[in-house]
Amino acid sequence: MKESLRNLLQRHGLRYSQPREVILGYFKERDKHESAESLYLTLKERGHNLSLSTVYLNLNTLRDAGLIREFQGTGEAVYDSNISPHHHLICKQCGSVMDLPVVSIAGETPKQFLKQHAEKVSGWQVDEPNLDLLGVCPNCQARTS
Amino acid sequence: MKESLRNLLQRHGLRYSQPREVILGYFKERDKHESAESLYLTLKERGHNLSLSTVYLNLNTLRDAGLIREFQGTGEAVYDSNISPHHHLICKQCGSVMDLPVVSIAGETPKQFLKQHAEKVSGWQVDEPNLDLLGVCPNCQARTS
DNA sequence: ATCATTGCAAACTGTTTGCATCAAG
DNA sequence: CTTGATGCAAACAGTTTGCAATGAT
Repeated sequence: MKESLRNLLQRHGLRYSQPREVILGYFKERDKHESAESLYLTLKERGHNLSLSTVYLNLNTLRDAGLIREFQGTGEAVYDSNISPHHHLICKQCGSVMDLPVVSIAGETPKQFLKQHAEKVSGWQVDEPNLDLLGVCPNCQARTS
Repeated sequence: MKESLRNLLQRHGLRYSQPREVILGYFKERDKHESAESLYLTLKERGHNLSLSTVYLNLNTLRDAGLIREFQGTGEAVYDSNISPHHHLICKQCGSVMDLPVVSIAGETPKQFLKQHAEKVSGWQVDEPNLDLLGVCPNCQARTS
């Protein structure tokens, strides 16, 4: 049986609340990519009138708890229910997002390679590199030509 | 002899103006990394009272003309007088930026590898990946511990 | 004389915050 | 009962824009 959202929240040190249940429930339905604004609107359509600031607040909270992942879309932050490692393809024109499995070069992920190389060379302490890619999706390619 | 800034601007299809001369001249002194705000303040200290919006406007203009490069710093756009390919290390704590020569894995740059791989796999048209890295510079590492 | 650039203030976008009210533990 | 979450409006940062005045060609 599925773990209740209440429990899932609890396990991550978060209180239950109705907005939290709605938001987390939405992300858990399947893989989702939503900005604060788009999520706010989607939930409103479903009859959940959360305030926009509540949406922002909870996206941060869920992200901090590790329940969703944040990445930079075109101008706005986007939240992803898929928290396992993968890259994003982000369409410059329509903003749509596609997941891309992690790539390896010579048996190593570019992320690890870059991070290690940079740390060795520079003396900096380097974060996990972000390897999301901007581009144009097939739809927009067709529409443009 | 050095090409005049007036000429350099002209060659790139840009009109001459005093703000443009001051800004481009500043970047040409040596490698610089400046945000709009920091550039505005630096120039003010030197006695050049450009308006902030003029600085914004011209940074965009010079970037569009290919005379400087733009990348995303911590929250704000940063402009780089070094337009040849290289990576950036960006300090999360103090915002300082260090240049990093282009890295190769198995004889290929990760940029090219990633772009090609993504295009093959996805059918998207993919931009040149951005491989700038966030981290903590040695200074801030020392100060923090 | 024409057309781009400047400076200023106002607008805008995405996001955060202060605060009184309300709900969870 | 105590603490944290909500909703609203106001604040905020970075950037862009409208427009009248000015400057470059």
